[in-house]
Amino acid sequence: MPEIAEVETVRNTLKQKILHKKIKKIDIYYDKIIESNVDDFKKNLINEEFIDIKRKGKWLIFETNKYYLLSHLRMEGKYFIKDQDEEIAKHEHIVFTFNDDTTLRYHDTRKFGRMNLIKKEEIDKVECLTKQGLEPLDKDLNANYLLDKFKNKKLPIKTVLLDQTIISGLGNIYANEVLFYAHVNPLKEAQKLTKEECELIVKGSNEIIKEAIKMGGTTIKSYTSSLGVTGRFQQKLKVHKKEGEPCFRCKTPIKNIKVGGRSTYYCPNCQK
DNA sequence: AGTGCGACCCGAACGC
DNA sequence: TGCGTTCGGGTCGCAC
Repeated sequence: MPEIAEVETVRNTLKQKILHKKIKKIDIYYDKIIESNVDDFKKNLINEEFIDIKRKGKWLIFETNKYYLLSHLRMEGKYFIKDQDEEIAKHEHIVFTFNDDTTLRYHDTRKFGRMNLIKKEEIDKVECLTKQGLEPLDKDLNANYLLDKFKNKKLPIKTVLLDQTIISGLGNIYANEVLFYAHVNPLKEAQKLTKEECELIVKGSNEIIKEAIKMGGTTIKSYTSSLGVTGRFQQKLKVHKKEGEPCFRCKTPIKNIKVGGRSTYYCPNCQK
């Protein structure tokens, strides 16, 4: 489940592997990953090269001279670098072949990921990017920003933290961890959070994401011919998937409930 | 407008 | 052992 830290790690890793190589072929084995026109996708990217990889929230942005290729990994999307002659593995849906006979392969067991090819001049009009809120590490993310965004929101804070238009890049795991850090009950109405709680949410998301990016950076699995990226921040988790285990702080058993249909873990004693 | 929920997927975990 | 069923996870789109 790639969240912002893993997307950042993928970005950094791929940048060292695929920039400035001419794309000579694109094979697409599952069309629905690509939201824009599939024929145009191939036609427009062939003979181009990726000149940079950027990121906004959980979106990866591959830059060419004329286009941006937007890629969202959703839950299980991964990229691998392999030689051209290696067999296509199960769940490899999109394969870019470069002129040096290496390939960039998009692998996604659940087929939930999405790609979108847009002309560069359209970048300011693409809603999936323009609607993103501030990132956890953005210095403009502060308690007043959150108080304003939480105003009139009757939804549980846990649900609101997953809203990418408020904080961009927090997923289910981090939302659980941030609320534990901030001592906030996941069911509390967002509009009822105090300034102090918002400050803790800012501090918590900042520290947790920073740590996760650091972990992501140390857990890249490299192979001679392929490269996958997985995060190991699970070692640092305090509540996520810890149902029944004693709370890190007070030893009370961690609870698991559904909030807005999403599994939510918290300490009933620390997060009243 | 804000909110709630099913759909999209498929492997793992579970029940029998 | 081998079936069938349930669940999860991010985001979108539709219904209310």
